[in-house]
Amino acid sequence: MIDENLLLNHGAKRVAYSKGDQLFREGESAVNFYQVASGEIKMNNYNEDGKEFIQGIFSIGQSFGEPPLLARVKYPANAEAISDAEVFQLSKEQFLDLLSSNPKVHLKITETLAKRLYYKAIMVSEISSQEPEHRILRIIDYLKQHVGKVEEKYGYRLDLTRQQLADLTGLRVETVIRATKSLEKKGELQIKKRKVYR
Amino acid sequence: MIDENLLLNHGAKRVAYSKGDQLFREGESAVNFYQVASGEIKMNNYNEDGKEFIQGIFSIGQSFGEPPLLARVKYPANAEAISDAEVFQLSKEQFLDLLSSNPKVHLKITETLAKRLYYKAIMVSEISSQEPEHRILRIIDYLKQHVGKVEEKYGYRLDLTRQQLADLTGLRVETVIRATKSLEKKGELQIKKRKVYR
DNA sequence: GGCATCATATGATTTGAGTCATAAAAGCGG
DNA sequence: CCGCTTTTATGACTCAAATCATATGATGCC
Repeated sequence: MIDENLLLNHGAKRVAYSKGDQLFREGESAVNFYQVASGEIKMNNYNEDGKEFIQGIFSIGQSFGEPPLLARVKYPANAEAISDAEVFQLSKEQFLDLLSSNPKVHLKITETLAKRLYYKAIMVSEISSQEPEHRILRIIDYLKQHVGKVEEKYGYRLDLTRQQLADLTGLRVETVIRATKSLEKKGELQIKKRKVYR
Repeated sequence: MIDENLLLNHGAKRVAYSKGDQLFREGESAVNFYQVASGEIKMNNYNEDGKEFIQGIFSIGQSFGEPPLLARVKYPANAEAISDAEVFQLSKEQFLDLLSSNPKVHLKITETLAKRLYYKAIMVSEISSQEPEHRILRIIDYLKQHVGKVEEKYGYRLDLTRQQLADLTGLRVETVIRATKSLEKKGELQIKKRKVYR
């Protein structure tokens, strides 16, 4: 998370989106740096037959969309607001300027990328080999670091539909429903009022 | 790729490994930065029942193992020499010092991480979508950027066994054999003398 | 409150990658 | 050149997740 004032001093704009709005699309050139000011943004892909895969969900303070900016490639996924949301937006030039003028920020960004890479590495090996239950537990652990909220009674709470969980793991809804039920029975997961706890 | 002399000036050691040697193991703390001087290094995981998953293969000029250094987490995978190999090795302190004293190198590292993240994002969505043929073509495209060699006649050449391809995609050997045969029939791949061309 | 929409649930069936077994071919060392 | 190991190849069978169908349960809203 980069300090709000620092961003604004470097010319950041605060932009508002409504639920469902797209910020950018897969295949487009990267022109902006984004940091979430409020709400939640997801990045996703759709495969040939329309099935969605959610790359990640970003909430307040988290930045996204830097890799294509730095790697000089097209966006590998779409970005869409999953609630009404506001983001700080910097142009590529402003962003690169910020990096070079502020080594601390640069290091922070590098660390963020490193952390994301670390989790993707874990994800990719889990997804490639494991059974549905492992995949689900893994993605939940991953999300806990990011979008989870702590709740007194049940621990971490995730507001995710089974469909979203399916899209995050590459499984089908029915499979996720059956797997989460099984995990609940085993006591590895708790479900209350459509919320998932762990 | 960071300039060899720059690395040596910052105290890098040149270390030799024999085929099969392990450089570090999953779960260990990250203490070094590595850049391949010669040969090839792979990073891999083994799941509960011993099945291997190859995270990546790194050859001359490529660095690896930075994410845990920067994200302050344990290694998510093992590193093993798949041929006799030499690496430049910097301690964590030397590496961080190099980053802060040399913004250009820092930016280069950031770009490398961004690039790897970009490919992992693509990989993870492809892998989750299941079809073996897609997974194979994707990993081949990915490797072309890295370990592929251009050959006059047939384009890019990859020296990979079907088993390695299986470990890179999370599939089984038999599945890879059948899928590559099918791809060859469709003309999307060429196989000559156990080498894969695209 | 009643209707429409979205989410969860569950059974029946299909399908394709995994598994197992076995064989042939290619590469390799002495 | 000859065994030995590794890699590729193939057929038969299994099984679990995808698919299909359909129902029930929440939630929101006019």
